[in-house]
Order: sequence, then C-alpha cells, then structure tokens
Amino acid sequence: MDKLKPDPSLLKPMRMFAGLDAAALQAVMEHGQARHVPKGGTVFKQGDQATTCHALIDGRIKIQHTTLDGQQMLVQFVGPGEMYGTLAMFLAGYPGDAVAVTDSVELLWSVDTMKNLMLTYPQIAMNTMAMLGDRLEDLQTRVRQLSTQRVERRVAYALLRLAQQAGRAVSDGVEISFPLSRQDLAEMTGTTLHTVSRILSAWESDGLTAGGRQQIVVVKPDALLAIAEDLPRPKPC
Amino acid sequence: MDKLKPDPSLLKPMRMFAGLDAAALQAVMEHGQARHVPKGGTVFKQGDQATTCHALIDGRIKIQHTTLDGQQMLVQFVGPGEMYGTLAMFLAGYPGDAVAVTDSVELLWSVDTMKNLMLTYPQIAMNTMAMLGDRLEDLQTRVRQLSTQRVERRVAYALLRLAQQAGRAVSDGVEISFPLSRQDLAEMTGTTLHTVSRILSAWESDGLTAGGRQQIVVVKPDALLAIAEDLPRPKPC
DNA sequence: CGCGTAGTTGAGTCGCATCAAGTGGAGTGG
DNA sequence: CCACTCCACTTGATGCGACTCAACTACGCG
Repeated sequence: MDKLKPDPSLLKPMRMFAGLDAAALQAVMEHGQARHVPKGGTVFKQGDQATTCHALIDGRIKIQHTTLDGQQMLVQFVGPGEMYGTLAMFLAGYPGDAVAVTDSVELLWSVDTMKNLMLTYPQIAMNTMAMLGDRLEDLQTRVRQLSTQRVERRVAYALLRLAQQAGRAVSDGVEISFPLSRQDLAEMTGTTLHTVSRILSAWESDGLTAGGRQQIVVVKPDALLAIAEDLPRPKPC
Repeated sequence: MDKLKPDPSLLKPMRMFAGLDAAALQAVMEHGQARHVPKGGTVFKQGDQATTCHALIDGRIKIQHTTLDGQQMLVQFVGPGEMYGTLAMFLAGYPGDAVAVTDSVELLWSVDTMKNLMLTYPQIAMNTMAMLGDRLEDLQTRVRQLSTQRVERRVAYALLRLAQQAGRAVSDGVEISFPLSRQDLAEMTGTTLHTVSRILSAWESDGLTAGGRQQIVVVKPDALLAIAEDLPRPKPC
C-alpha cells in the first residue's frame, strides 16, 4: 500500500488512455493512486461491491472465478500496462477475484472518478469499448475451442499465448516469466490438472517443452503451434 | 429494404439509448434508417468490413460464427429492442454472420455516425459499455458451463433462457416463438445435433417438453430448472 | 410422387474425468 | 544439519459421457 510517485508517462503506453493529450493524462494521473501488492495478495474479491478500477504497472495478476459449487476458472493473466477490474464499473460487483501471482505495483481509481473522466474525455470510453470488444472476441474464441477442440489443442494454444504475452528468452527456448502451475493451465483450458500433467509429460519427453515446479519453458514453439492448429504432426525427431 | 417511417419513441425502451432526452433521441433517429429483412436474409457476413450497426425492431436474428474448419457456433439470438453488430465498431470486421430467422424489421446506422453520436452523447457510450459488460458476463457463464457441466445441463439452461427471452404462453406450456432446430441448440451448447435429439426425446417421453419440427414447447419449466441447476431429480410423476 | 431437409435411434469407440496411490523438492522447526 | 510436512506434480487403472458412423423415418414442398 505504499504511495508511489505518480508519473503521467506511465499512462502513455496504455491502450485505455491512447490518444489523450498531456493535460488529459495529467488529469487522469492526478485522480489515481499507486500502491504495491505483495505476491499472493488480493486486489479485489468476487462479488464485492465494485468501487475501484485498476491498471497494472509491474508484476502479474490473475483473475479467477469461483462457481457456487467450488469450481475454479482462470479468466486471464494481467500484465504490466493492462487494465483490470474495469468491467466492474458496469456491473453490480466484481465478476472474479484478482490475486497477485508475483509482487506487483498498480494504479487505482475509484469507479465514480473513472466514470467522470470518461464523460470528460470520451476518448477513454471509446478506448475502453475497444478493449471490451477484444475481450469479447477472446472469450468467443475460448467458447469455440471448448466446444470443438480436444484438450491437447487447447493447452497448446494457451501455452503459446502465455509465451507470447509473458515469455522471456532463455537458453533452451521461451520461459513463462511467472509461476504457473498445472492447476492454473487446467483452469484456463477447462480440464483437470491430471490431464494437463499427462500432456506436459508427453511433450517434455518429446522435447517440445521443459520445466519444473510452477515453471514452464516452451522449447519448440513451432511444434506446439502444429498441435494448436491441428496440423499433421512432423517427424518425431 | 423498404424505407419505413422513423419514430423516436421506438428508441425509448432500448437500453443503448436509455437516459437520453427527446432531442437526443430525435437526433439519433434522424441519422438511422429502417429496413425490412426477409426470413433467411443476411444482414451482415462474418469478416466483412464493418460499416453499420443495427437495432432490431421486430422479428428475430441469429448471430453465428463459422470457424476455419467449417464448425458453426451460434453466438446469440437477437430479439426486438436489442442491438447487434455494435461490436464491429471496435473491431476490424464483423465477428459473425447475422441471419434473420423470421421476417424482421431493423434500424441501422453507419459506424461513423454512431461513433459521432457517442462522442456527442457520451451516455450512449456508457450504455454500450454496460451492454458489452453483460455480454462478457454471459460468455463467461458459457465458458464455465462448457468447462464444468454435462451436456444435458447446458441444453436445459439454454432452453430455459430462450423460453424466458422469447417464450409465448400456449395451452400446454411455454413455446419458443421462432423456428429453432436441434442443430441450433447443439451449436448454442457446444454439442452435436444427435445428442440434442436424444436429450429432447428423453425429455419428451418424460413430459418435460413437447414440440415438433423446428419448434419446442417447455411443458415443465421447474423440472427443466432442476436439471439446469443439477438438483436431485424429483419423482418421475 | 419424389426429393430434400429435419429429426430419430442404434452400435461402437475413445477421450478424458475420476479414483487412487505414490514421488520429490521446498520450506520449517528442532 | 537433518527430519518432517506440505504442496506441486506424476502416473496407473477404470468407467462413462458423448462423439462418430450409419441407417432409417417423417414431414413439407414443388
């Protein structure tokens, strides 16, 4: 909860505030506040009255839903520069939990403040709609995959996506740059940790991936892509 | 493509234009145009450059995605008073096909016009975001169901939802008021028409539903609800 | 009357969830 | 420094839901 020095240039690369001039960015920044969230800390909880919306400066946050019967579903991983909790502005409460998977730094605004900013600078509203549109497309992709694709394909797709969003080049490939458990992958792809574990074991013995505890390295992205797109598998070399 | 008489009061009950005064509604209406779409007619096609957004006055439209490999997915049925094709304002092209399942009447605006209206009347943008938020919630429900629930539950849920949105009271229950095939239900719930057919046959012989060709009547909504929520099944009466 | 489209129903198969142990590394306390 | 205890992960065995393949029926329309 440390108060950090505000700096409008932080907002510059954020899609939500694209196209705003320096004065507007200054105004936005003045209405928000920065804080630190420790690893494992909760930013907001599912069902809570939505009073704030958030932008991640550094770290990684996961958004997770819990159903009435205890089933978990991982909605998304949020990286630096991305907004989260914005949906709550238009709904009764937060639709999921937000938990820091690594130490994180975020900016936050009250919902009322952000609504006023949107009315003052309609461009923010337009940008937000574009972001919501993208998320709708994403979710539709996910629905389509769940409806029509095998588990292995979905896991391959999820892993490639994570590598792209949060990959870090290492000696033998691209490593997901934050702790990611089999359970997380299972919740992202709508399967069980058992099945994910089996799939990763198989891939590992084929040399497609490597990794350890809560940590995965994509060694052969092209081979994974072939699985994700259901191309005929190349020679097992 | 008949030109129909514009009437601002048509917009009054629409969520997208909630909170606008008469003058604003008048302005919105003046920029749009009405037209007729015959049953089976296509309003827009997936991938087309998005140039228009739409509101349904009367009839029923279905929004459908087609994947590269030919798989179909039914995204939603649109009823009178609802907007569709709005998402396209923020994306490259229309994310799906829009096809009239009955003779329909719609209003349409060009995307540029609507964007200008949003900048002039930011309330429209706020309302649109709220609608997008609801759709996101819907899709998340769908993802959750696909991940965790059996087919029968999903079909029961879909049917109840349709009955609620587009139900018409008839002598022996509530009838879905537009032609709905098993294939449609299958595409909505992520299964095959075979499985849907089996399920409906079973329900029909238990007296939960009735129906014929492209037509379904919900006879015992409470029993269906029990299935949708996975409650212990009551006595087979 | 014949054709096309919508729906039904059976048999066979298999992907994946479920149940059930068991392993190994990381952190903790003695 | 070593034993203890989690917790993430692995791996086998088993069963079943639902997809696939394949006929077949019935309705509606020209």
